[in-house]
Amino acid sequence: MTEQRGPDRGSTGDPEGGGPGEPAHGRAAGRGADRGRVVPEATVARLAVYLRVVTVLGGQGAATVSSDELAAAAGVNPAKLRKDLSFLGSYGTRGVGYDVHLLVEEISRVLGVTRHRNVVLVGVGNLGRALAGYGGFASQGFTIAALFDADSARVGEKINGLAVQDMSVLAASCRTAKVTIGMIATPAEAGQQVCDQLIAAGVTCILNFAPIVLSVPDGVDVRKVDLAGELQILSFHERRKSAGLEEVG
Amino acid sequence: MTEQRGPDRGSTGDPEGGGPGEPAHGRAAGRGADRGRVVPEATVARLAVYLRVVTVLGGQGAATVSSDELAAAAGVNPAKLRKDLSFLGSYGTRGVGYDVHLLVEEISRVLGVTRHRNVVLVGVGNLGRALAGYGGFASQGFTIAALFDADSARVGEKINGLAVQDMSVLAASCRTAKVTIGMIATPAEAGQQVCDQLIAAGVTCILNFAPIVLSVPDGVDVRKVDLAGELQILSFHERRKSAGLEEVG
DNA sequence: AACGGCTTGTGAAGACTTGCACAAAGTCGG
DNA sequence: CCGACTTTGTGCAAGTCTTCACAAGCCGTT
Ligand SMILES: NC(=O)c1ccc[n+]([C@@H]2O[C@H](COP(=O)([O-])OP(=O)(O)OC[C@H]3O[C@@H](n4cnc5c(N)ncnc54)[C@H](O)[C@@H]3O)[C@@H](O)[C@H]2O)c1
Ligand SMILES: NC(=O)c1ccc[n+]([C@@H]2O[C@H](COP(=O)([O-])OP(=O)(O)OC[C@H]3O[C@@H](n4cnc5c(N)ncnc54)[C@H](O)[C@@H]3O)[C@@H](O)[C@H]2O)c1
Repeated sequence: MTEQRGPDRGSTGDPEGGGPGEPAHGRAAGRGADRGRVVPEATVARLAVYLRVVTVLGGQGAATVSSDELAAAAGVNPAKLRKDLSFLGSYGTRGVGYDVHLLVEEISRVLGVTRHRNVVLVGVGNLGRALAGYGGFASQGFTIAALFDADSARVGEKINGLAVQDMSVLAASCRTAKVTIGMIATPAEAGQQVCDQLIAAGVTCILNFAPIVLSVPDGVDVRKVDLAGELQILSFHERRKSAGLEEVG
Repeated sequence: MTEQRGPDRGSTGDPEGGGPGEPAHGRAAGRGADRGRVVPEATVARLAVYLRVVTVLGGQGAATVSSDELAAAAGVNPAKLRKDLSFLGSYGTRGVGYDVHLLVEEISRVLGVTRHRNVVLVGVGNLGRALAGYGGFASQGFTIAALFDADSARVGEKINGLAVQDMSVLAASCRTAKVTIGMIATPAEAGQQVCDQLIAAGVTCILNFAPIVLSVPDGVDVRKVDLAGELQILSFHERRKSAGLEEVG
């Protein structure tokens, strides 16, 4: 009932069954929308990468890309890429490749980023400031609609043209702006409480930077960004690499 | 040859074979070190979470934890947690649980964080400043040993008591401090070049914040933190949740 | 109109993960 | 010292994901 998605991927046992073994052809109208197709979680995570890569290729003037080219650019196996894209429907042309523009459109559609989404950020400290000032969100279809902090000394301060607001208006603000995604950049101690407040305000997706495991009701998605955890994973691999030196015998 | 590890988990086809199907009992001396045991990638990612959770529990005075308690706190299935911990060896006591202190020690050992590791950070901009000022790394066994930036206006500036250095001394600095982990917080355009410089300086593990796929030689591990990507994944789930409303028929 | 070359889409096999269920093993009260 | 109770460690089955290999399909050329 909690199972955070993060660096690993977890699997909360989605109600949907069916897997790759499904009689995939014969369903899902050949070239139309992906009606009823289940996109695996692992694929969703890669779609974000493909979207960025294919957008760049499009910007460089490419009209089509082959799965080999795209896979190389995204750093994945070509077969995996093709299978991933096949979940969106059949948008490639055999012998030619994928139409770059169409691909951008279709991936965006599946990811649900065809229209901008509003996001709120709670906790405007060290990290929160960096996030608030980051232009990379807007270019990917996300607008930070509001900033919140519990520190009254910070309320009212403008960051990147956006005023920091008091926590008391969080719920009203989220509902007005139809915000469904919240980012938590408060200290760990405040994380769970802020999370609860966000959910009470109607937020159903949370990106958590605090190093804690949030507990949320069903229907709310949480992804966590755990930087120290990332370093520990790297540390593990580092240790393994150098392990050979001492354990030769 | 590239395959970044990030939100998803990828699998670069590690040379190691063997899997869970291995005759796990009968090997790995019952209670001693985990000699020769292969720790699955998915488990490694969770070990970082367990380490944090169990550390907190220890700080609260708990002497032992059961797999159920620990699993609940970490947000995973108890059986999964036990299997994960079994890769470190047999450090639990049946009928009692795990010794908190011992567990911290063993997980730290496997993750290779028993002694502090030095890390360098390249790119002291918006995000880099936040990272440089973050105290959470040190408490997890990582010390930011040096900061680098290409902007001469920033070289010399002190952040959190550490001076920003010029890129020209990166290699020397890394070798002197025996740094094997590097963090990249430069704009996307500079990412690959900086990555190459880090590798040339002897770095073998990279944590990348730039929204690009780095290409690195074998033997170098990359993990990426893609915030816009995380939001897109959340967006996908959000879209799915609200899809029922329009597709009822 | 048929052909050769190239690339997609996907069945099938294999690899990896998860989670159940339970025997093994240890504790605690009597 | 024993028996009841608790909790670990893990065999096993069921998923989920990855990768290979190749038929099917599209294009341009002859
Ligand atoms: N700074 C980094 O680079 C970094 C890296 C990784 C993780 N993190 C994590 O991100 C979080 C924020 O880090 P930071 O360095 O920005 O910390 P910070 O202390 O600089 O900022 C925290 C902000 O949250 C606000 N806050 C505290 N309680 C609140 C509440 N109940 N409601 C709303 N706002 C509240 C504070 O007023 C402050 O402005 C921490 O959990 C930290 O562990 C930070
Ligand atoms: N700010 C955020 O919250 C945020 C969030 C997600 C991702 N990112 C990514 O992190 C990276 C950094 O973001 P930022 O907002 O800090 O950008 P920034 O422009 O504020 O900082 C970039 C820094 O890198 C330095 N730099 C440029 N080229 C360099 C080179 N070749 N060698 C060394 N240093 C160089 C610049 O001088 C600057 O100080 C970007 O790739 C961005 O997409 C940032």
